[in-house]
Amino acid sequence: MQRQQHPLKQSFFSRPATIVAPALIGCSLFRKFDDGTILRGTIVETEAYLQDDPACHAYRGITKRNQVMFGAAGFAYVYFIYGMYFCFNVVTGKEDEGEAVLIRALDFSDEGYDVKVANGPGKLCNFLQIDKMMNGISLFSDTSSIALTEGVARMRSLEIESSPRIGIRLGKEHAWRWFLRSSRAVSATKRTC
DNA sequence: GCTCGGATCTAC
DNA sequence: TAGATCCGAGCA
Repeated sequence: MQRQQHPLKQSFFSRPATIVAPALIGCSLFRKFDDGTILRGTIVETEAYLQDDPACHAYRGITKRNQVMFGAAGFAYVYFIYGMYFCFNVVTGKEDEGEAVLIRALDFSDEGYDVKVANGPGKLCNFLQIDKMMNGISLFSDTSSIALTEGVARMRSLEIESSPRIGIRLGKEHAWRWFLRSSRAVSATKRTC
């Protein structure tokens, strides 16, 4: 039986996104569904988005959609894209600064699922039933339907690789995507530069 | 108001 | 490589 761990503290998230994103690789994500079912997955791929960054939703300042990004760290920023998919982000940094970390892929193979169930931002939201209703929820509380904890095994920094982010037009010069080299759950598209 | 295009994914 | 298919943002 696996012992339930304490969630990551809010102070973990109140650091720059470029620090939090690689630090989240190897951490666990717990999802508690309405029927009480709990799933645990390992974060294997993240991307950092800073306010001073044309690829970031917060680049043009605060709007109704992105206002969660400007709030306190450790809350979920969920948005809808391409008419069909949701993306799940964790707000990072100081309050009033619009930045976040996009969770791109999770590995649920420890729970017996195929690695392909959550190997992409849209797919993981579909698998975990994350939608707009989850926008703004806390991720550092025991009672949340989603919580993040330290990983079961601490990752060696050697196993973490970085690359430019995926699916953006501007800001490609930054290698602000991090992923676990050994994981088969890393999103399939464009693994390298 | 209306238009444009996107931090995606799947199948053709 | 296109198509599905919505909504925020920007501009008029």
